[in-house]
Amino acid sequence: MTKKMGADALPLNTILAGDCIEMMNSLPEASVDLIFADPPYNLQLRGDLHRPDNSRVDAVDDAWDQFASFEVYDRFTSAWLKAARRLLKPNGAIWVIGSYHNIFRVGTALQNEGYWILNDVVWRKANPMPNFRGKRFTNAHETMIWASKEEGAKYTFNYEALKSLNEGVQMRSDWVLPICNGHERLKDDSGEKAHPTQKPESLLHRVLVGSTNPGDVVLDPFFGTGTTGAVAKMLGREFIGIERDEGYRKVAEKRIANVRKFDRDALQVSASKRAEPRIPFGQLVERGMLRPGEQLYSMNMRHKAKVRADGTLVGGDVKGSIHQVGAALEGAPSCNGWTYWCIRRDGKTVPIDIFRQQIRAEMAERPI
Amino acid sequence: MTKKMGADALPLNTILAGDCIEMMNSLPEASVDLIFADPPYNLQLRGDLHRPDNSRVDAVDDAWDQFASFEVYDRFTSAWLKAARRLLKPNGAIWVIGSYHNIFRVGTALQNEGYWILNDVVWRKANPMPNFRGKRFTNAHETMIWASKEEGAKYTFNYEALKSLNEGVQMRSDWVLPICNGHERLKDDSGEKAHPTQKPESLLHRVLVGSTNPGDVVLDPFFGTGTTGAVAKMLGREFIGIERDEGYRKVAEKRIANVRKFDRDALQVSASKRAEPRIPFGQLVERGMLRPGEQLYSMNMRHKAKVRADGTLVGGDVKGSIHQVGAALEGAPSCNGWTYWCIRRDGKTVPIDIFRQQIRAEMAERPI
DNA sequence: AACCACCATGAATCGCTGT
DNA sequence: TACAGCGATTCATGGTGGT
Repeated sequence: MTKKMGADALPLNTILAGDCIEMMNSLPEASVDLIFADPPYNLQLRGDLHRPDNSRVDAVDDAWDQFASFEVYDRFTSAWLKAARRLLKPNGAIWVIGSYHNIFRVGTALQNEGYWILNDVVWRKANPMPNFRGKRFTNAHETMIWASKEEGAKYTFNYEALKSLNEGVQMRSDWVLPICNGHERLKDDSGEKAHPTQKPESLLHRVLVGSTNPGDVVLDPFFGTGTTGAVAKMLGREFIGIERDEGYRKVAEKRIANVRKFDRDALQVSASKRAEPRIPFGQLVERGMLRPGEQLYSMNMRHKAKVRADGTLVGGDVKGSIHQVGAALEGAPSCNGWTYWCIRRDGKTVPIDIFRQQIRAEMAERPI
Repeated sequence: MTKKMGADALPLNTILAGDCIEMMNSLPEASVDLIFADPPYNLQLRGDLHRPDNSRVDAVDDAWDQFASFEVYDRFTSAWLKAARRLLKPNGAIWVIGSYHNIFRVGTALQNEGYWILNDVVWRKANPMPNFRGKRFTNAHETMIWASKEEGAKYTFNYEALKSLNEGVQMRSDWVLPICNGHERLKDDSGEKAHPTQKPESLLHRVLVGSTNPGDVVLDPFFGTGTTGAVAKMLGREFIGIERDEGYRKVAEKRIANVRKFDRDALQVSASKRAEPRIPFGQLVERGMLRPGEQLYSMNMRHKAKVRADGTLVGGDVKGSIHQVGAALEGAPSCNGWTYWCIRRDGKTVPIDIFRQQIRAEMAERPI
């Protein structure tokens, strides 16, 4: 790892050991092009959580995620954001990632410190952890805030590169990417995950391609196991990491040493598989294409069923999905409800599948 | 529109004219089940925005949407959230929708006022307006925050209904729904859109099916053209709207008058098993479905236990309920004995839960 | 080699009711 | 109000080990 330290020179491609606020304040002002920050989320978890198979969820219970109150968290957030802003060049920018536990505090602090929000970007996880108790929505996304140093500042935005990454369509504010697992997930010597919240390289790839140029200096004040540094090196950007945990630093050093610049595989990971879009029948009801209470008729006209507000059917004394009710009424092991159930429109009998085709056609015009 | 006003009675299915904070404070406390709020966005657009072909984009530039500073906006936000919280029943909940311009302030204020965030939900727009200048990401989503009145409060969550709406997979925190246009988009007399930020009915359908029950009272303090009221009426919920703009109120009145409520049985929604009547295991023994001394086998066939006359089990040297013995033998923190224990019938292995289902079916025919 | 069954796991603010 | 007992609850992915 190169270490250039001189009067006003930056410690490029180095991981600095220590508290991020102190370390940032020791660096020269207006010297960094981009900051990517993944601060503690302040999760406030209570007891243990078990999966339905009784295995225990390995939660984030590390000391670095514990704060006494919102007030303490807010002070911490404002302090590191202030130090970060001092480091940014006038046309620099910042990305911060978080979840609903902390991201509203972070966004407020960003605005209060004078940053100018450019977009919030949603990372839609292709494979999130489910909600095991069925008490809330699956927590399937995290939020990133992208902001410039101040209102009116110029900032780097590689519009065409992002468009290319997105199959020729303008990049949107929601990114579907898988979470970090498999071989990319770093393990410690005992085979356990080295860091509880390692971010996928595909995410950083899109951030750095979109908002930096080759040779730019990228700083990450919560470096962890160094995803930002690894991707920066691949893409020919300079990085500075700050991390106070020695274990994480060691893993990151080793990881980054093994990275080759311009690794083409990185481009491959960034695109998540796009499956044939699945249209839930319930969406026809939500979108008003079918009305709750409306009659459906079986293709052979032998059976009827009524649509309910939650997208299930009632036919005779059978309740369930369009497929379940069709199968039950026909005494068949399975049934494709989309082609089995029909509606009457203008005296004609039409399968409900026409609505699904309509939605798919809309989606094809403007892909996911 | 019905108007029932009395001592402590609620003005159900009415649009109240006036300032939302004053009007909320005039209503009785702890009287509302759900609040849905779409507050002004504080967009701070500088000058007009033009498409590449120079046609003007009709941005949100109404006077009510301008705020002098974040401080003023924060005061306003805290004030209406406080008034709203007073109105909520102890087990009530709130939804607030916004974009990056205001949602971070709103989320922070929610937490500061004592609400407890349950999820943030991203409305992923299927057909957003592109970013014409190519200087940022297409702003393709809005954020909703769902919160209960305080930590530990119960709240309504129709898990099974939402799962049905989503083709049998639990509902995630990212919802893909189209924006409101076409016939659903209300026009004023001159053919212009009646409201700049009319929300789609599909969005409210999912919110109300998921977090209210029929007959619940839903309040919308920024009623606009009344999407909340229209969908509440369809779904057999009661609404209260507050709107200070007379033009919006008139459009909303007319709109809601034309809405038909769905059939009562169409509003029945897939129920959770938690709502089913509780059957003591001992009843199976009393009714002779299982005989004292009969052998039960664990689902994985690794353990056996014997039924006793009082409805407890003996397995190895463990005695207790079907759940306790199952948990002890598996070394698990808990166990559902109904699905864990099986009997042999005609060479097949069947969970004892079939007996419970049988009893429940009898009870449905002849309710107690 | 190809395929399949099985298992492990991921930033999680994850009960309710009767005594 | 604290405590104990009942019993409800998961999706996508990737690795491993066997046929």
